[in-house]
Amino acid sequence: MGRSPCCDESGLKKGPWTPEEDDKLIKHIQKHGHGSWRALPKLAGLNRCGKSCRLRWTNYLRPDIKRGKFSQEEEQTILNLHAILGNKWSAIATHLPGRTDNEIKNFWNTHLKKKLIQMGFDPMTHRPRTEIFSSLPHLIALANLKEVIENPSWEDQAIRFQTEAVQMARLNQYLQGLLQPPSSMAANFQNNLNAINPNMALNTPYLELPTPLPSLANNNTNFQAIIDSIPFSHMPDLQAPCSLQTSLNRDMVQAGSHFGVLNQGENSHSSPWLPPTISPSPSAAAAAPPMTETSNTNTADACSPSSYEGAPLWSGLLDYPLFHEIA
DNA sequence: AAGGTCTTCAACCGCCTGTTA
DNA sequence: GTAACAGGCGGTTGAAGACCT
Repeated sequence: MGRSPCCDESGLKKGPWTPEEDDKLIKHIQKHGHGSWRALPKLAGLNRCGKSCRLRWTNYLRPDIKRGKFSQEEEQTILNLHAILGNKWSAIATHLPGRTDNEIKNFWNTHLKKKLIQMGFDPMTHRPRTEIFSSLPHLIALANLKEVIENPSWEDQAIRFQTEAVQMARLNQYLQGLLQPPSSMAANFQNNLNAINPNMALNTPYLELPTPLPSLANNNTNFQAIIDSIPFSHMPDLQAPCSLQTSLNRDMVQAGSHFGVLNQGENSHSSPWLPPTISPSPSAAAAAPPMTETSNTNTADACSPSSYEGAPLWSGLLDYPLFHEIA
């Protein structure tokens, strides 16, 4: 129990590995295997602790390690698995051949987490961070208050402040609308999914909007610019039934029609909206394990509205072959 | 060109779990 | 049941390079 004493030993080298050390470690493992990591450094002639050797080997020197940029497919896989598994990097790594848990963890922390935050999603829950939007007017108000205090012509500032507060309140509502379309649209989406594949049944985590949102069509809202500014919205591989792009596109269409920006004058609920890329990708379908009665039952259970309540907005896992395995 | 800031990622730290005696 | 050990994991750090002013 407790910590392994191997790293407490003094006199052992720490820090970056030299090519000579790498060479010694590789040659030793190729010849003898790693055996006991604790005993390895002595046998290999390295002045390192066993833990350091194991880490160097598993994270860097192992011959089957895939290096270089993560593909969009890998990125999506990480997102899907993280939504289910959380920070279980080693578990996620087992589904990405050639990638180490450390690499995935770094990629998450430096890229994916930021992307999610930028999009207004909580990187831990994968759900919208609505508290940001609700606090926006407050933050703006504070910033304006500072300006008012510092500026002698405070009457002008007060007028400007009032105008901007109204604008921010509208923006706040608008953003809420993007993330929380009326449940009737989600229901339509659900029905479309059911028609294609009942096993894909899910219950999206959207909340019911209390009242219809006011139109911003007269405020020169550049809707396409907003879409373009959202990370991932351009990604071609995010084309799963419940993928983020689908969710975002649906939100955009819904919010657009809701605000009179798109489908102006139409009853947005009159024709069911169908995402353009609703079918599972052929590769995912081909890779999916055959549905046995047991797995089918399990999958259906896992996707039933009651058990899927509160699922991450991504929900892209439904098209991911391994989802069946996990579920 | 120089200094400051930001980003990336290899490596470390400390805790946890499984195994063995 | 307990202690010691070994391996594994996730969080964090810090050096180095990239980028910005």
